[in-house]
Amino acid sequence: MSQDNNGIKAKLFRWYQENQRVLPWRGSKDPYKIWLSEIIMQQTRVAQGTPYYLKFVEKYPLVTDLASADEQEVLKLWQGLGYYSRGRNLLKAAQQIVFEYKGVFPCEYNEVIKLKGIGPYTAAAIVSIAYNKPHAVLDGNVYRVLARLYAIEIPINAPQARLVFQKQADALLDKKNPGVFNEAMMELGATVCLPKNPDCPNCPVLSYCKAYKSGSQNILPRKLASRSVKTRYFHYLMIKKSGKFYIRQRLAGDIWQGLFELPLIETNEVDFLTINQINEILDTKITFLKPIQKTMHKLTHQHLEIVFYEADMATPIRDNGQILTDNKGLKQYPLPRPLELFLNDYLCKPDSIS
DNA sequence: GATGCGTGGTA
DNA sequence: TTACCAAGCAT
Repeated sequence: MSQDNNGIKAKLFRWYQENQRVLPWRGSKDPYKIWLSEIIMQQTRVAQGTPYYLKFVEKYPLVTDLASADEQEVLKLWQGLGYYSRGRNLLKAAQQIVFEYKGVFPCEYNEVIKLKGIGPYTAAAIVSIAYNKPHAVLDGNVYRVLARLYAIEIPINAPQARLVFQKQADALLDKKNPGVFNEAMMELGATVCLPKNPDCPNCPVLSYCKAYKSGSQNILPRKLASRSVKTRYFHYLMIKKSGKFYIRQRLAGDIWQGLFELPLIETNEVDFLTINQINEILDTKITFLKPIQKTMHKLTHQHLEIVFYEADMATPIRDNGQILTDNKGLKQYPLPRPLELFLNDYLCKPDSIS
C-alpha cells in the first residue's frame, strides 16, 4: 500500500509539473497573497475569482494596507463575488495580523487557524504552500480525488467523512513537498478528476484508481441529499426625493449582511403590493406606486422573486438608517447583485431621477 | 453537528 | 429549465 502511495505521488508530481495552469498567485511564497487567493477562491471558480484577486492585490499590496481599510470599502471591492462574510472576515483577519502578530503572518497551523475566516482547509493550504509545513488540505477537489482513488463510499458531506478522508489525505501527503502535493491534488480534481464525466484517459493515477477499476468513477463521491430551496418575495421601492433616492444597509442575521439595498418589503405572497398594503406596513402615505421590473434571483438555498417599484410618499420614511444618495454617491455602496443590475439599468435611463 | 451564506458556469 | 456545485467557514 505504501508502494502504491509512492507511485501515486510520483505520477502526480510529474503530471502537475507538466500540466498545471498558470495562475497569478502560483509560485508566490508570500503568505499574504496565498491567503488572499485562498479566501477569494473558496467555493468559487478560478475564472470568477481571478479578477477579484488582481483587484485586491493592486489596491492592498500589503496586509497593512488591507488592515487600514474600512469594511464598506472592502465589501465594495468584493461586490458581485458572493459569500460576503469572506470579505468582512478578510478585513478582521488583516487587523488581527497587524495588531496581534505585529504585521507578520503567523506560520504555525495552530496560529493561522485562529484568524477570522480561516478554517482547516485554508490554514493547511497557507502553511503548506508558504512554509512547506506537512498539512494535507481537504477541499472539494481532494474529497473527490480520494473518494475515487480509494473507492470510499462514505458520503463526503456526512458527519464522519472529514475524519476518514483526512486520514487518507495525511497518509498520502508528500512530507517533503506538501505545498506542491496539495496544489497538485487540487489541480487534478479541478481539471481531470471532474465531478461529472471525469477525464480518466488523461489521469496520471488511473492505474491506481479503485473507482475506475470497478467502473464507479461516475457515482463517486457519494453525497447526502441537500436540503430544499425556499422562495422569498422581495419588494424594493425606488423612492425619489429631489434628485436622490433612499437606500439602507442590510443587517446581520440574513443574506447580504453589510450590503446596501433599496427600502424593502418582504411578503409571503407572489402578488404585487398595493398602495394600501404599503401604507399599512410602513405607516406612511404613498401617493404613487408603479411596478417597473420583476426578476428572479437564485441563491444556493433561496430563490428570490423580486419586484422593483417606483413610489412616492407624502412623508419621508420614519425608519432610521435610511440614506439619501444619487447616481454618483451610489458608487461607494456595496450592492447585492440584483440591486446592482437593477440600479445600473434604471439610473442610466434619462429622466429616471428628477 | 446541522444550517446558512452568493454568484455564475455547465450539462 | 433545473440541478449541481466551485480552492469552506461560522455559529
